[in-house]
Order: sequence, then structure tokens, then C-alpha cells
Amino acid sequence: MTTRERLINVTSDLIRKKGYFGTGINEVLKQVGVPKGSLYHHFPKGKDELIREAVYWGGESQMQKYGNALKGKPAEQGLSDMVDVMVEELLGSNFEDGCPIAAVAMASGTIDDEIREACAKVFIGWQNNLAGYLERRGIENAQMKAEELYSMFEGAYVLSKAHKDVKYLQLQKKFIGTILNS
Amino acid sequence: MTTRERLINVTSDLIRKKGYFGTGINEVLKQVGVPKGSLYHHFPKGKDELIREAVYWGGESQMQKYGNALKGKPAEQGLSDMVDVMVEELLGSNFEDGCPIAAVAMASGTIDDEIREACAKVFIGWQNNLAGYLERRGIENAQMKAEELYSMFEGAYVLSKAHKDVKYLQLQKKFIGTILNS
DNA sequence: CAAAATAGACCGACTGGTCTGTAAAATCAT
DNA sequence: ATGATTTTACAGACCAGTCGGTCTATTTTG
Repeated sequence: MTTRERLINVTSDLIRKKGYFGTGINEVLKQVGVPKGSLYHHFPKGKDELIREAVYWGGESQMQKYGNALKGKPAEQGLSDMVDVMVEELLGSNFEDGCPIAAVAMASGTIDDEIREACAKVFIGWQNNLAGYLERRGIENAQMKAEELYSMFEGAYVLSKAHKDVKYLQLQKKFIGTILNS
Repeated sequence: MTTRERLINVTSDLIRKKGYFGTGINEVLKQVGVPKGSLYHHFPKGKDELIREAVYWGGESQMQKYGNALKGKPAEQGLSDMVDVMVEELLGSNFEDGCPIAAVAMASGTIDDEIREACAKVFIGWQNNLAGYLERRGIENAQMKAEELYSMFEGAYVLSKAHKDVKYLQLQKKFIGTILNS
């Protein structure tokens, strides 16, 4: 893995734990083990550019995980497994890792708008991906239902993290069918 | 309003915009117009104590707003008006103000656990309040549905903020009935 | 007078960012 | 191919500003 990739990787890990303001470039450098010169060589615009790239990378990486959970399964089963991806991320990190995009999006409005746009683009990508998946399975109003499902999952992700209890995410499984058949 | 109340008030405003790490005590002091000594007189344990109080206060304040939206209305109408409270907070702040609790909860796991507990308690309070409201209107599984509704709303709040578009919150209105009648 | 509250100088640690310098590669003319 | 040159990448000292926090006063209040 290149230095540039390692910087993005570690930054993405950090922002899902601490968000935009909690993620410091010095901590990133320490974890990657490179000096400041390297960071500003690869990301001349500094922190904001690094965070933006980390948002895109984290979004791609997360979409792949979701895609693997959905792949080749009926809608209800696939979505249930997708919820399990989030459940295991929380359990596997002792409730430190949240949604890598939401953690940054939370502070949008007070930070560089290009970062917010990056978050929005990632969300749109996820949504279109899920909508296509639902359409292929003959579900009506797939786009709208994909929107709704991500709203539910994002909210439950936050609540489960805050409570250190995955029951809020687990509850979503009960409502997947309700949404799909509505 | 006392100095202590003004400190909590301004802190609560700031955390809903920037979260835990983005909220600095120096900025709080500047906005309130008091010196550092006053803050550490009222909150001897410093930032974490101040944030915790701001979480409780922000939670109370928000619950009152939701309560007013719900009061004396049938469930579906009340919940729709509750969504409008969030819509107007986004629009009225140019998409700077998010959920005052979620913004802090996002960073829980890397900060003082008492703050996370404060967030969880506020969420529980909201949920019980809504569950009681639904029960009084003869809705079955009120507790579970209250949980689900807050998951949806929290998620849509984040998505709407990230997209600078209230359509994600508006979409929730379409699914309120679906959840209540499920 | 004592307690509560305000006032702000000061502290070490850390922030994101700049700057100068040095290796290591890739590019070039011969 | 080879030696010179330019670009890419790594390296880290250094900077002004801010962070949360401590401390000693002074003022206000009961």
C-alpha cells in the first residue's frame, strides 16, 4: 500500500470514531509513521483535502461491504445481512466505530462545503446502488424505499452506538418487510 | 438568565453545530462574554461537565418542542408536525443545526463515558415520552414503534443535513402511517 | 465578614500549516 | 548505456494560534 493510501486509510478509520474535528493530522501521521512533509506533498490543501479523500474512500469501502451482504440474496435477507454488517462493526470496535460518513456529515455546515458535498455524493451512491438492487428484485418505488431504508439504518446506527446496545439496529430487521411491502 | 444557564445554553447551541470536539470552551466564553474563572466556578470539572449539562438541557428543550408539536393531536398528525420541527430547525439555521444529542453521541466511545450515558438517557426520555403518547391513543406495541420512529427521524435528520435538502425528513411523513399500522 | 461569582494572566500541550532540505526515481540528451 | 537534470517523495524543525485547565486575585452578594 502506498503512503498516500495509508494516510487515507488511517484518516478514514479515525473520522468514523471521532468525526471531523476530533481527527487531527498529527495523530494520523503518528499512526501511519510518516512525517508532515509527506502529507502535504500528497495533499497540498491539507486537512480538508485529506478528509475529503477519506470520506470518498470510506464510502467506497463501506459500499463494498454492503454489496457483499446483499449479493445473490432475496431483498429481505440481503437487507437483514446488511444490518448485520453494521452490528458487527459496532461490536467489533467496542462501539467506537460509527458510520464513516455520518460522523463527518454531522459537522457539515460549519466546515468546508466540499466535504459536505463528498458526504452527500457517497450517500447518493449507496442509495442508487440499493435502489438498483431492489428494482432488480421487482420491488416498486425502489428509489423511495432505498431512501427510507438508509434513513432508518443511519438512525439506528447512531442510537445503537449511543446506547452501546445493538438492539436498535436489530429492530430494523423487523421493519424491512414492512417498508418493502408498503 | 444566570451565567450558568447562559453557558449551558450557548454550549448546547454549539454542540448541535459542531459536536463534542468542535466545541471549544474559549468560543463558549467569547459568545457568553465571561472569563474563564466563571466557567470553572460553575463547572469545576471543566469541559466534560459543561458538555454533559448541555446535553441534558438540550435534550429537555428539544423534548418540549416535540411535545408541543404532538399535544392534543391524533398520532399521525402529531408526528408529522414533529418532523416539521426538525425541518424548520434545519431551514432556520441554514442547515447548521442538527440533533443536539446525536452530534455528541457520534463521538462517544472516544470521550468520557458519562457523556455518552447522558445522551442515552435523553434518548430514552424522548422515547418513553413518545411511547406514552402513542399508548394513550390506543396504538399497539407503542414502545417498539416509538423506538423505530426515532431511528427513522434521527437518520433522516442526518441525511437532510448532509444533503442540505429537507426531502429526507419530509419522506418520513409518508411512512409514519406505515409504522403505526404495522 | 464570609461565601459566591467574576476577572483574566498564565501554563504546557497540541493544532494545522509552512519551510528548508535530502533522498530516490524517472526523464533526458548524448 | 551513461551521466546530468528534473520531478517525486520523504523527512522533520519550526511557527503562530488555540486547546483545556490552573491559579491568584478582585468584586459582588447575602
